Amino acid sequence: MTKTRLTAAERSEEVLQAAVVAFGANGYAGTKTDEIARLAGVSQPYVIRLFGTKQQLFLAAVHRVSDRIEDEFRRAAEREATLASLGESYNELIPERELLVVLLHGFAASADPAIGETVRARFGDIHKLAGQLTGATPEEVTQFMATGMLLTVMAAMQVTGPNPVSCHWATELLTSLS
Amino acid sequence: MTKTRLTAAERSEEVLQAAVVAFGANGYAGTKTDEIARLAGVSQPYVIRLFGTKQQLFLAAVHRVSDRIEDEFRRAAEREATLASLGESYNELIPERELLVVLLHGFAASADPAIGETVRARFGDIHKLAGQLTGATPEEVTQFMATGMLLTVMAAMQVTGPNPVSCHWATELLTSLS
DNA sequence: CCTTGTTGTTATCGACTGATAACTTCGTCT
DNA sequence: AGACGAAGTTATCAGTCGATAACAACAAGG
Repeated sequence: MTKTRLTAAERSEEVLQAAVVAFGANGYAGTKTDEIARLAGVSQPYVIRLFGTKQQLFLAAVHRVSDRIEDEFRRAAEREATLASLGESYNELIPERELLVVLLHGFAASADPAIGETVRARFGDIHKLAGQLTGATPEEVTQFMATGMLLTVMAAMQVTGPNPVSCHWATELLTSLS
Repeated sequence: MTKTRLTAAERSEEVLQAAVVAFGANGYAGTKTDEIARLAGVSQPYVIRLFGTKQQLFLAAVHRVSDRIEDEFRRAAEREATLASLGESYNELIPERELLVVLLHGFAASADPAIGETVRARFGDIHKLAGQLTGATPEEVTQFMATGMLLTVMAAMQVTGPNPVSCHWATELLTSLS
């Protein structure tokens, strides 16, 4: 239990982590700021004061997971600069289901102009980065992104990650990917 | 303008079509039943009475688009029983952006048990159907589903379909798919 | 023509939810 | 010590939103 006071920056970090979990579970519109507050162990109004608005907090969560994915890709490329290597690193991200699913929720919430603009930009960044790090052909990178989207959708449906819902087609898909 | 009275079944059909559009634009939690009502030209309480609950209406929308996709696949397979043929039919579905995006919103809303169960079942059906219609290998079908998810996510981000947001990476992805 | 069942509406509730304001508590520096 | 700034809370509002209930209008059969 965190009893001590933290600086605004430190507390914002805790709130942001809670936001990633909560938004990952229930999406932008489906998540209440109060849920995030309880997860972070602070009051709901304080969450708002730290981030200004629910939307800005969501955008911060999108940036956080995008950064995280890009970092993981860079790390993987240092070991071996191939799409297969990046793919492995993506697989290792799956256990933290909420992480990837936050991005999916961002895609889904693209009707909101600010969110749409942000997720289009970050998706483009990731796509570009995958190409730059590996030097793969556009076709290969596209295939890579497609597989990533399939895995992300499966994570959202809870057939991968921790406590997966057992599903006959899911195991078939996963085996044919490896 | 529909002035005449319709049977409950006919009106339900109109409401359901409106629901597909509205849910496709803003997702489950993000769509208000009143929006759907206005789109369908009826009052909000009537929408509720026709479908019982917002959730049931959403589930009906998910079933509707899944049926539509499966029909399109079957029709495509009658012409030519290959994944490429099904892929073309999927591409023809993209102009009706909301159609595919409703499914994505269903995946995203899988935290709701009823919705999760439904979309897992329908996704599994589509996957199985693609395999049965074409006789392709599991690996090929998986690749096909992955590409479908990429296209669906791009539709959600509004870089495909009508009035696409112009986006450098989107054109690159699309050209490398064809 | 009038009764009856179905279609559809208006009125309204009750719970929720993001955001604001005002207040309080803690740490730190002099 | 005490005062000042930053951290965090409680109280509360104003607007929403799904759902219920009660009523109204229309069509068809007798």
